[in-house]
Amino acid sequence: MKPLPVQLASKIYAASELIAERGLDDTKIEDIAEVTGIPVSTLYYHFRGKAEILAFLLNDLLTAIAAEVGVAVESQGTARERLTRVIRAQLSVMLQNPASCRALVGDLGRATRLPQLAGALSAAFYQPVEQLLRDGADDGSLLPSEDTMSDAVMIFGAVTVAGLMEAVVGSQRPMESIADAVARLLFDGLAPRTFDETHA
Amino acid sequence: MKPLPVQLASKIYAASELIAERGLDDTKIEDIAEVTGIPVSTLYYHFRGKAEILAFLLNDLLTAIAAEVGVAVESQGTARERLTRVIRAQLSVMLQNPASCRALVGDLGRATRLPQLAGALSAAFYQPVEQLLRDGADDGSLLPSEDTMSDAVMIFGAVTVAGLMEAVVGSQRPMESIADAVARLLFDGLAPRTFDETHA
DNA sequence: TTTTGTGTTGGAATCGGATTCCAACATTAG
DNA sequence: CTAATGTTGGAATCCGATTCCAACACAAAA
Repeated sequence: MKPLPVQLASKIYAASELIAERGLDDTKIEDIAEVTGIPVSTLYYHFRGKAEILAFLLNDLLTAIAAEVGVAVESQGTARERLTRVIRAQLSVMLQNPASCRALVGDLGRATRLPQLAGALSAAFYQPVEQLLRDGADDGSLLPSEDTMSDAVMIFGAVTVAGLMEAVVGSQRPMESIADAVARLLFDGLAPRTFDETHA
Repeated sequence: MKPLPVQLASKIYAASELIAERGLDDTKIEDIAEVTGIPVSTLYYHFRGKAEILAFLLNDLLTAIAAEVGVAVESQGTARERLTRVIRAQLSVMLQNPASCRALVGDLGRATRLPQLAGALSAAFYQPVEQLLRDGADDGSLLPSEDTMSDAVMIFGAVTVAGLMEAVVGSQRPMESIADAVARLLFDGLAPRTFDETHA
């Protein structure tokens, strides 16, 4: 897939709104042509079909998230601090692209079935978090994880679903507020901080 | 939608495997007819179309989860203990129906766009957890939540994604193991239990 | 500036699959 | 034994995705 001419790239994003709303199936190519202002023929000149249009949009979103998250991971501070930034980064991009996020989740099946996207998904989310969990065990800012993969997945789930809900309901709640709620749950947990309570 | 004759109901489940694998679009009605052994005409006699078949399967899954979760919520013990049982219940049903779970997530968009399912989704997950969070604040077994809705959503995300990953990779990891990992993260959090560490 | 390659575009032609229709037949409740 | 309901095969339709094609715009190269 050659790089899409910028002129078109800028227009194509309008499609994510449509796809997020109705899902890819119920979105006709002609509908996409209409909202984006790109004629059907031109769309087919650049994309193999509907699925590839969605893939383009999602890949773009995931790349953006991966980039922001990457910065957070590489930043200074304890693993815990960096993980906090990662959460903020992810939520930030999600809130800036609510339509793409909804489209992504709505057609998650298709997304994960495209090998290219499955990789991007993993790189954008799990891997960085997994790394931070290991770092945290080293620098003492996080509890050692018994299964970093498993924990990373759960963290991903919590953050993503939290961000998604905001994207769906379209709340104007600021990213910081959501990030704080997520961080509180993930770092401090739900249990009161009494002495024994641990798993005997 | 009249109650599906049991004879068909038992057969139709075979479709979830197919849908989970390919997604609804790439699954032809004829494919469904083939794997289930139910002729196309008969399928159309009972369902409006493909989407309604998926809806039936998902509704069924969600009902099963809601039922199990319901038992856990109503059980004896502190809110924390009951929440633990809720997590186990959800994971248990998910692991017993991996195909349906994958289908659900793969076509989550469609699922949430069907009002009936959106309600079932909410009843099966958020609501019970939200209630437990409130109970936990009362009986002291859980920290008071600043936003039960938000916390419930995150918990849902962590549990679901954890269960989903197992369903996707088809691991044979026992439910208890997964549930313990989830519970550890959610109750104890990631942060070490030093004195100050809280959010200053 | 003529040539050539690449991007644009409208519209016709195809194709595949979903859904609808219909008629014959089976089963079951009354 | 009927009537109502469930089953089923196969034809007929419909719709939208994708493919094809030809005309045209534009820019770099000769």
